[in-house]
This record gives sequence, C-alpha cells and structure tokens, in this order.
Amino acid sequence: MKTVKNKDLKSLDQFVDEQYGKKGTKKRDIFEKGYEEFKLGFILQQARLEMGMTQEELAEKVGTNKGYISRIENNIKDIRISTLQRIIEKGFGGHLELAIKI
Amino acid sequence: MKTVKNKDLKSLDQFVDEQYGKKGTKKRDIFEKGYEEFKLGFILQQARLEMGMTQEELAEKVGTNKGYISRIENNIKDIRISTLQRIIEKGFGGHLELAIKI
DNA sequence: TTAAAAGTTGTATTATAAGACAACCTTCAT
DNA sequence: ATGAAGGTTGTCTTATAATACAACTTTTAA
Repeated sequence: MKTVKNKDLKSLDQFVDEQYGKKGTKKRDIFEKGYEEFKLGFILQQARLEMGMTQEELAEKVGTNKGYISRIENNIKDIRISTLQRIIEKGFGGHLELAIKI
Repeated sequence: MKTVKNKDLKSLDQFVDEQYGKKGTKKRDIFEKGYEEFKLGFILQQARLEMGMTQEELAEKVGTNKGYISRIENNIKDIRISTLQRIIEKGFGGHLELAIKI
C-alpha cells in the first residue's frame, strides 16, 4: 500500500493557478474559456441539443420543469448526484452515461 | 442534428430489469453484487485506502468530520456534485479525477 | 413584423445535504 | 483482555437543492 504525503497533494484550483496564473490574467482567461466545455451544464445542453429536445421535453422526461433545466444548463445550480443520475437516466436514456452510482 | 424518439429511450433501471431480471432474482443479485464497485462510496473508500489515509485524515483535508466520510463511503448519503468535487480535489489531490465541473 | 415556441429569471415552499459532535461499536497490537 | 485507533450511528441545526409556477425575454418560423 503506497503512502502519499500530505504535502504532495494539491487542489485542482491550486494546480490551475500554478499552470495558468491567477484569475484575471490573459493566460488564465483563455484556459477558463476552453474549460467551459467540461462543465456539467454545457455537457447536458450539448446532449440535449444533439437529441433535438427542448428544455421542456427534457424536463417532462426527468419529472421537473423547464426553469430548473435552464438553471442547470447555465451552471447556476449545484445539484445532487442522484439528480444528475436521474437526468441522465430518465432524460437521456442510453445516450449519456454516468460512471458512478449513489 | 439526429432526432431520437421518446420510445427509444429507457432508464438504466429499466435496462437492468430487462437484462438481469427484477430485484430479488438470483441473476439480478449477482449483477447487483458486481455493480457495487461502481458505487461512489466504494470508489472513494478504495482510493482512500490505497493512499493509506484514515477517514479522519481525509475528513481533515476536505474540511469535514469522519462521521460524514463514513456515511458517504457506505452510500448512506446522497451528496452534491460540488461536495464530490471538493472531496476529490482537496482530499485526493491528483490521485482521483472528476471529469465534470459545476 | 409578429405570433408562437423556447429559454430565462424571480420567488415562495418543502425536502434534504452539510456540518458538528458525542456515544457507541470494531479492529488490532500488546 | 485491554487500551487505543479507526469506523459507525444518532441527532440537532443550518444551508441549500428541488419543486412549482408565473412573468418576462429571446429566438424562430411564417
């Protein structure tokens, strides 16, 4: 069992600060922009659009309303993992997959 | 833009029911057992043990208490994605990665 | 250019995660 | 067998996600 020392560990934020500079610098801004596509809201929106669904149709499948979907796609809300699971399973069927399970 | 019909979509639960039978049947039980290792709690616990951390040490890094960590590892709690992110970043440094970002 | 559809935002209510901490089990080394 | 370290569980408080719905803005098709 390999032991890792505390000092070896750094958060993603620390790492990004070191690699791309602090927020506000040009280099960091470029990174942040590219990073957008890893954001959950973006991923879900892309998947929805690829399937030609409206927010309302997705909401219907998932069992919620379009307002909530909109907020998620715009990264306005933190969500529970169970909610993400539900969105992916009910909303996207086999078209998206979540590798973890609560 | 490819269109997918509603009837083509099924939830993971539906899929598993069809493939392995309903809960309680032998075939399904075997599946459920194998499935354990995809559960978040299991994944986090494995990672923690591989790094030779105690729940208390992990809790310290993440900024919470060992009771909370215990519940997560035992899949007793649903958690927010931001919380998962924090656990992975602060608790595991570069040793685990989360592909999505809130 | 305008009407309908799609998407966003404000706000109130309810459900539940997060956080804290103590008491209690379990494991393991001596 | 016993004490200490590690892990689990009960329970309370606080923060916030989920839900709902209406009003509003933006986009799109005719």
